[in-house]
Amino acid sequence: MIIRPSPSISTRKQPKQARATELVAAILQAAAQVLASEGAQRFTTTRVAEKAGVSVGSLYQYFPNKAALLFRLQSDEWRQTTELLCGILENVELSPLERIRTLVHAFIRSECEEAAVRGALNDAAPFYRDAPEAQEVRATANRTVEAFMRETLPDAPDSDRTLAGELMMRTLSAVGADFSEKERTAGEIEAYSDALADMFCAYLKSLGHRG
Amino acid sequence: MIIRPSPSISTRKQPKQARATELVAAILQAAAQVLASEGAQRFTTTRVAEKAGVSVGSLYQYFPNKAALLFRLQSDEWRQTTELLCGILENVELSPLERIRTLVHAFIRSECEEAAVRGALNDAAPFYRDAPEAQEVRATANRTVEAFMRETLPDAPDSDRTLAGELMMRTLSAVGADFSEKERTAGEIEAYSDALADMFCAYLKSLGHRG
DNA sequence: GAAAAATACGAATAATCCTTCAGGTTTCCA
DNA sequence: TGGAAACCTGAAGGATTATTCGTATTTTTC
Repeated sequence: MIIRPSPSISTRKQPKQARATELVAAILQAAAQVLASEGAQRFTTTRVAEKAGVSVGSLYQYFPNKAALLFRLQSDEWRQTTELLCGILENVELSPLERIRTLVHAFIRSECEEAAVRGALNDAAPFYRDAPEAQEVRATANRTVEAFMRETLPDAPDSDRTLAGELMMRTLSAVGADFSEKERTAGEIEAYSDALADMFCAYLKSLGHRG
Repeated sequence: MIIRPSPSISTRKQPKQARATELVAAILQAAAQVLASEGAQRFTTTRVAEKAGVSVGSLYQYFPNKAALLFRLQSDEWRQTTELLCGILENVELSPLERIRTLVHAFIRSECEEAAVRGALNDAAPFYRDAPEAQEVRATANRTVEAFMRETLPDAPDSDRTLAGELMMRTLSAVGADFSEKERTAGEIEAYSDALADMFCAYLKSLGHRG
């Protein structure tokens, strides 16, 4: 039951035939389904394989262990979310404060839409946490946020900007995860996103943004 | 391994002899230690009993299952934190904004001090989550926050106030948990708390507080 | 001080679960 | 077409764990 720290969590073997690629895709899809419907507690390699219509052995041919499978799911989620957020932050057609508001709404909505998977993935965090492969995605996001903050607060000291950016990102992520734990109506989501965006905007203005 | 939803999570039997009371105390202390040193993953009734110097059977005499033990730990933490925060919010010698700042600092510091237990408790959340007994403590905190918000924003509509209060509490709790996941220096804690307090203060001012 | 009540003990039970591996099947390529 | 490489299978091994319950010990009561 205990998952020993694997040498690396990355995929053991790359699929070289079409059928293997499909198999990996089937496994990932099944894994997300199992996670969403059964929860982290009952997320089992056997169950995933069964749902994917393959044998456990096949699963272990492409994922060295359960942690790797979970990490892959989380990693994909991160990549997706990061792309979404970076796209919004870099949209020069909107003012910085408008971008922040758009970003908050988009993030919270997406978080609530996939609440089941993300919540379970969160519960399963102890399994794959500390995977060194996680840094890369975060780094990309951080660069984009830094750039945005430089544009938004050109006169503030570097350290303030970095801290503020980090604080807002952490707040967004943590509050999003917490908020989406319960089922939410569209109205609740809107109201909450607006309030959070209001908070961020007020903060940015207080830090020197003239908007 | 699966924990079926127990009829109630509350303590099965109240200790009626002095030795039993001590035993329960020893178990709770050992449980916190095991949680902090071994993590949620290796938090086991057997291990707790061993560390407490009692037998598993004795543990099960006072806690119907593992979830109850975890819930008790979480519950105690909540009560403690709630008292801390309510005390600060009700301190009329400080201005509302000063109270907010004090509160953020106190909370983040306390969160970082007990990061090991709280982090593990968080990891173990799937076990005891949705315990109906959790509502009570939250209710108390909510009332205090509402009162504070009425004092701070006397002119704002009720719905705005409630939403803002909820947002800030959720932010504090979620960001605190996330921030304390890594080891932090005193300087980092100070800087982060200040930034978070700045954000809350800017938000409150934007909502109509004249300070 | 003896019976009763309360406690304490801990080996045994009954599940799960992760992972491996020996052997069969499919695909590729020369 | 035939052999090699890639792929798939799924039963079984090896571990761990939550919880129970028959028995032993301590405390209380009368």
